[in-house]
Amino acid sequence: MPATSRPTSKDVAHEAGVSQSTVSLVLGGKWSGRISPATAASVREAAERLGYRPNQAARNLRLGTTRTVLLMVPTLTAPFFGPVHTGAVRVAARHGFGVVAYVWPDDAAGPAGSPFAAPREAIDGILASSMEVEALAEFRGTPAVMLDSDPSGPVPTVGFGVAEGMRSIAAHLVGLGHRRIGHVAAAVDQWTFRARAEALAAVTARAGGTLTRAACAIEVGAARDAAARLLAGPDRPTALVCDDDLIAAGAYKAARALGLDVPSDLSVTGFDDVLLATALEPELTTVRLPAEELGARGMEALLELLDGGRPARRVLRGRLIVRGSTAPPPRAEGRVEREAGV
Amino acid sequence: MPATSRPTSKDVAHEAGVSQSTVSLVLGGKWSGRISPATAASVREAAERLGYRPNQAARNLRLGTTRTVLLMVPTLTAPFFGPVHTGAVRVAARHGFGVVAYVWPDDAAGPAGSPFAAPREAIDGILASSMEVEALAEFRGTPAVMLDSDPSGPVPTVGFGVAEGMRSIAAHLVGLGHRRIGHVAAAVDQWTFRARAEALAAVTARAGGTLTRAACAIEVGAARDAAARLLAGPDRPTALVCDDDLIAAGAYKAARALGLDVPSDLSVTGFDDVLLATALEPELTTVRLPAEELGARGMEALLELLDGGRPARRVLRGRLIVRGSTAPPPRAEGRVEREAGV
DNA sequence: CGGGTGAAGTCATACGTAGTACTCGACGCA
DNA sequence: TGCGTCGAGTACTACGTATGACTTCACCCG
Repeated sequence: MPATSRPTSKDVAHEAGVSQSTVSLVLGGKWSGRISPATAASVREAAERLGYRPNQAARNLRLGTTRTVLLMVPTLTAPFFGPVHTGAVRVAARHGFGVVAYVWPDDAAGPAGSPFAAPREAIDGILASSMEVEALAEFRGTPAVMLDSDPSGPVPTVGFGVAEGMRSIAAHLVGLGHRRIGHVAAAVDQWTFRARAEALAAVTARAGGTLTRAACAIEVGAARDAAARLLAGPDRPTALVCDDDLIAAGAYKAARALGLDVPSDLSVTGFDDVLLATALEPELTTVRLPAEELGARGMEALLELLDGGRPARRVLRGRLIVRGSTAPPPRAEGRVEREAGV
Repeated sequence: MPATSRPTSKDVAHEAGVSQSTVSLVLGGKWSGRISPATAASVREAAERLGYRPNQAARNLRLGTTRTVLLMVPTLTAPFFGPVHTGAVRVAARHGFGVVAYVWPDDAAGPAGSPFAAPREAIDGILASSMEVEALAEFRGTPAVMLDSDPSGPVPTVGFGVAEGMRSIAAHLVGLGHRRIGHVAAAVDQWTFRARAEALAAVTARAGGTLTRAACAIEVGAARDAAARLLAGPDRPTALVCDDDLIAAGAYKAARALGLDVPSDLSVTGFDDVLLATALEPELTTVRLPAEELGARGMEALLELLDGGRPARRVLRGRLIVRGSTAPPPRAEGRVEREAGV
């Protein structure tokens, strides 16, 4: 129970000497031609004087809306989703919406029955990041927008051009002369990773290269082991393409354990360009995904949807950021110049 | 507007052939001795059949409560606060509370007037992480708990033993033989950093060592520059104590730029033990702060407060994690053994 | 002078729930 | 038989807002 009981519209009405209806009309902005400017001004002044704030619960009940959106993310511990949340909150707040973040629990296949029981009663819409559409099953009927997910599904999406991003990485490596490429893939069955894998395979094949692959959890230790497996094989890759910056950090460790220098012995690339990418040594060549903008655009799309509109699909482009972790392969026969853009 | 209008308690009443009051009493659990078990069962069954969920807005209005808590964090982009959020959400959900995260905007001194306008109307309480008590000024009257903040203030706190953590780091370095210590400090005027600085100074002084200090934003580039300043001085420190793992990453960069090896030429320590700590090479000696538990305990305290209780102060202990970034100083005269605990 | 018109407000109600005050009938006891 | 009591359930209201239906009054025009 809130300590001080706040003034209501009735109090404001009394203070201004009008009826509660008038207060509601004035403060709701619906008074053109119904309330005289003078009265409106005095109501506003009274509200100001009393520090009146409308009671949200009452509005929600009356309007049948909650002005609250659920943001579903797999985790907030990994570095990628914080900015997504921030972007979403920023846009939502501008429209008077709150954001409740729902974090996928580690130990459950879905939200049902978990200690995270999503507050499904009190939300108007859902913004679901990096998950499959099945995750929304129990919310059927609630307007939703998915982020970085399969755009061919039944739910509107806002995504990254991940395939394009991966192609730019692959082209960069091929351009440096790499032909034996290892893919340290995230062992997560999501559209975004499937798309990356396909794009990498396509470019590698077109360049006449060979591609080997090992999958791992998105976690440094697991990534190190997966990378080590690839590097231990017969035709050792000269470049490791990682699905994620975190995975790249694991690849660095594997390389170091084998005495391989990055980038002169082994090129490594990441994906996302999270904070980690510049903390590593050498700094990581990666694709920058504008995570905060993803959250912002996604929220915009959702708000359009809640407004009854049909949001246009948005695709945000990733951008290749070339740093110090890529170089021509040892004894390279390919071209050597470094490209700075996509 | 939600697509399908959901069943209300009135619908359930009709379905079960009783009155709405009865439904409310049964589902509210307040029916002992008022409603017969048989009727109660049939109400429950009807509710189940219709998939009834109480309307939150109506409950909130009726009960004068929102079952929503505001979590204020400086950022969700930095790696530390994601887990705090997760822990808070986990506990809140267990008690039927939702959590709205409010992220301090970059460009404003406080929440007022920012695009992040906090939904101050619709919350029962506040959990504020790592900020000064003044930040709560405009929420005066709302129950609040502060995390990792000055415990001598007027607001209940749940915190870390940061001083103790810093002492364990300092003792570790002193034990290895270090006497010239540099402190790469966060240029943030918060209790938690002031406490760290004091603890470090105390231990260093007691050991007869010298302490130099440079402050920087919590950001890799700025940290690198600050560390470089310390390392360029006359009596170069043999160890850099960083206020934060992120800052330690910057220290690594400064060392590498000077051709100094970590740890044989220079020991480096961090604070927090975020994911980054094990991604770095060598892995970082740091103090592990249980961030998720901080969020969880903080939320517990807040819920106690909302219940009318007076939450006991909780202090979570940090733990020294010795990894590969610390070693005896070059030409060490000190003891050499490595300690594994606090 | 009567009726129409438009401006300026007010009345009354509904949203869905929780819970207090009430009703109703059956039963026990004197 | 009459009264108190208890068990089982219902009627009704309040929470604070938004808004469609209504009132009131001044003014204008024929």
